[in-house]
Amino acid sequence: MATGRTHRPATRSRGIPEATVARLPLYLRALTALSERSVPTVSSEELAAAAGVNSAKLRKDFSYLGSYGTRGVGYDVEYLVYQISRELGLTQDWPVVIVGIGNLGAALANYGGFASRGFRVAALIDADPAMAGKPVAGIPVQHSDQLEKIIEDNGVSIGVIATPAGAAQPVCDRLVAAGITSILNFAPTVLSVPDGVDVRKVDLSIELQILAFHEQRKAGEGAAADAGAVPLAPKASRKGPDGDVPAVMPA
Amino acid sequence: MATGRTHRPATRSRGIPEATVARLPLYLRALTALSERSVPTVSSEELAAAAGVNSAKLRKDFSYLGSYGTRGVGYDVEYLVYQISRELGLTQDWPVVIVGIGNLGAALANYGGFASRGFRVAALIDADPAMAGKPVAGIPVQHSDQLEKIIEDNGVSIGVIATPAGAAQPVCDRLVAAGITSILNFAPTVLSVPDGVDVRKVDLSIELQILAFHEQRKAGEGAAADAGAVPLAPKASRKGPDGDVPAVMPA
DNA sequence: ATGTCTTTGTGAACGCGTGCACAAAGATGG
DNA sequence: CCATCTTTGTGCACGCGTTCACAAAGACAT
Repeated sequence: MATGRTHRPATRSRGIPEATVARLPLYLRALTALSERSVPTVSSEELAAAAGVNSAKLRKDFSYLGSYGTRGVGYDVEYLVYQISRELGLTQDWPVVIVGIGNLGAALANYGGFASRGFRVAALIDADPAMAGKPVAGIPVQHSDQLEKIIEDNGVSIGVIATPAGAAQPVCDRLVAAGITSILNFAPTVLSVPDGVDVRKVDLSIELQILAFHEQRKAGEGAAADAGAVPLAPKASRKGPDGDVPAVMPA
Repeated sequence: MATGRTHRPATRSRGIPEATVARLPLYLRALTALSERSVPTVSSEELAAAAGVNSAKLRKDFSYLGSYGTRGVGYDVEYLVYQISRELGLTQDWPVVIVGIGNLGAALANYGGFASRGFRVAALIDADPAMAGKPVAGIPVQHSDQLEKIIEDNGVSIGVIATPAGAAQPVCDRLVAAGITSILNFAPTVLSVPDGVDVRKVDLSIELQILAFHEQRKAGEGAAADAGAVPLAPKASRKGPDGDVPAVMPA
């Protein structure tokens, strides 16, 4: 997947491992699809296939939530949907602000996956005065002057940053100061936040780079000889460290 | 972070752990910033801070690539940029197609982070005939009829799927059949692909759900009593499994 | 009621990733 | 040339996550 874990060092919250929490939305999505097809029960094997994971892993994940299955039968779909939703906190209403209404911000505002999961876009915020008042996804964009007021008035605790990299940290600081305690960051920067604030990041180009790495390997090491200009090595003579191209090392 | 690992069971490619590969783009970004400020060398401590990781982890990561540092001094910025770029395969040109030019697809097409890393948007593809010919980010959208031809003519091996969930698997199948071997999937679906094809997924709503989970915990378990309608438990009487709300279990 | 069959829930083993802590390496100054 | 000081590279131990494999539990048929 594209996103990575972030700063929290695998803290297991009330006994539920981080890795499990990260998979719960996956199960929930698969279960919702089954629910819409009015499937009453599902076995761990079937559900695991639908979610793209191992069935043993799925059973262990569910075991952290409690004993919600029936042996010999499987899991009750509706019941499980409710339990996971509750565990994830999706039975609550989560107002969210999106800061930075460029192409990505607009795409996020229009994204249907939020509303269907209890997330409500409370406000769109942008630093460009020309954007102010212009409706995006049916919601008028507000100027960033209003940021603190918007967050306090709506009791927002989750913020989405979709600004350019340079603006991200200042925006982040203001969000945190205004009371935001969870941030989803799309800007390609490392955000520094005080303890108690969660940050998750999504970096589109990082994902592509990881794919490129594997793609390069699949293409075979043989064809890797591009004779382009090569920066000089620092100083000392370098021995090619296993698999390096000798020409890269000008001594 | 937002993305997750995907199907590949932590295969370590030529001795470089997956976890390390996932961090290389992070280091590269930090190094590029230093390079632009003409910083000649950097210590593991400084670079680790800039990348938001532990310095021991960074040194261990680099040790998988080779011995590229100088003790007592640190790492040569330019040299390291080149080595990591080469390791990630970014010294090559990677043509990429984006399928599904909605809000998100358009945002991706406009995203600057791709071009600056050796990725070239070779084509934009959409199923809507009305989109055909319309330029997005300076590139004319082509109809999906042309998909196979585009991929073959341009030697594309990386595809980005930004379609609605329902269209994702058929598109994926066509991409794979046409020769694509790496896919970045933004559609909220599990894609099934043959062996040898890498899939990474980015799911925006999953990230928010994970944040909501932690947010709920931060808010304290005390206030968790929402007395909404609760689906019935399957059949048998259920004992509340440690921390559950008794009222949820109607026997 | 009893037996069979399916499927869950979990104990245990294994492997990967992380972080500590230190020895080796080299730069720098006298 | 030697001493000192900084910073790398890594051996080691620990903990989390994954997977296997199986006993326990319940449904269902007879």
